[in-house]
Amino acid sequence: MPNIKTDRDSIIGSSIRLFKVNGYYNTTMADIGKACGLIKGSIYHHFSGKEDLALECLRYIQNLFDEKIFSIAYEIDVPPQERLRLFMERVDDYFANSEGGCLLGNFALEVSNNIPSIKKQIIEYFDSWEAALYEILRCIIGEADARQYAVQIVAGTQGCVMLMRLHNKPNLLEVHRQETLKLLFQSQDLS
Amino acid sequence: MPNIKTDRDSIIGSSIRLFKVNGYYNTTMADIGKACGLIKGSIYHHFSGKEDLALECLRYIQNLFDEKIFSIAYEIDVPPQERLRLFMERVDDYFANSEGGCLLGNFALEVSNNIPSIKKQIIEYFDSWEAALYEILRCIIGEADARQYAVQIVAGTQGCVMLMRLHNKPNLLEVHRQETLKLLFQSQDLS
DNA sequence: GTCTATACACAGATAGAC
DNA sequence: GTCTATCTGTGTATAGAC
Repeated sequence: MPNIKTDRDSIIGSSIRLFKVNGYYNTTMADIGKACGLIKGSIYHHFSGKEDLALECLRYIQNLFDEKIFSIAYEIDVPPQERLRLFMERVDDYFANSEGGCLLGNFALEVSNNIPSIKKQIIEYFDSWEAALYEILRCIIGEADARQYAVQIVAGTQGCVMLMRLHNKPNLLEVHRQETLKLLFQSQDLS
Repeated sequence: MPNIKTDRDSIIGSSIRLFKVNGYYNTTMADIGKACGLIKGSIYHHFSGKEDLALECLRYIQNLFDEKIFSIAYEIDVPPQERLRLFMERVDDYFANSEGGCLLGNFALEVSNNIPSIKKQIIEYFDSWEAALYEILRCIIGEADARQYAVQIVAGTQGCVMLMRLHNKPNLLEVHRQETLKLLFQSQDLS
């Protein structure tokens, strides 16, 4: 099913890396072209413009998370604790190997205020993330608290990714995951 | 001591707002000029360039936090629980009224990779924040865990600020604060 | 200290040959 | 589908009059 890398996909791949590391406005079409062996003008044959290209990058990552991570939350035959553990582990694995952190998080702060189409896409991504966590958490701590905890976990993850990038402490996410799991599992024992 | 607003300070004030809302690269010298009633060229009489201006903005905020918030951590005659409560309350108050979120956090993701002087300034800010929290936490949960918890609190705060800005949920930070305090105070009861 | 004017570089995007 | 060439707008920054 995963077909051979089309040129379109390789442009997206290069763009994701550059956007993550250097930001949206500080990445030029010439930079992207160079990174995938093209001249900047040629990119417009595949994408209608920079904004369109950025949107495709966001969609690419969103699909990746939907398929590989968020889907875990809905495997109802797996016990919720195991789902949560696996879910957070997969998230951490992704960001541990992601130079430049989280593209969606970066763009949320850099451009979501000025480009509505991008903001919409980013909101969708975080909503999917929170909805998936909610689906797991409601089985563990009940529907009343699940929504709030879901957002807090997402926030904690994004904050860790930010600080991991700034300092060079690659274990922040792991600490966050362990603390979160410990807290949630013991809270269940008490109920 | 706080003298009358010099022109320099009013430029910094306008710049902070624009940088927070629109980002570094997407804010032009002309934008800044317009916001404070100047033509773009005139700004160069006060600052040597855009990077210099941005650095002064960061320093301004860092001083604000040092004096108004981080200092709370070192008031050793106040019990640590009270210090922590006040500290986090002040942080939340600041971000609740801060359009565009946290300038330092925004710049951490947008430009810290490309402008070393800015990166250095941002690292200093987060280090001061973590050090202040550490100073409080070591009295509550001991030195062994205090360092890790300090970073996690900063991360959670930054993540909440990011999501508050994206969605329109202004209470995320308050939830984060309440949960953090609850967790830390009950953990002390058990020890 | 602020203005007008401008230099200079480079951004995003398009046209058309191959 | 990629290239060369170019258009057009705009960015940071500077020079010099007032």
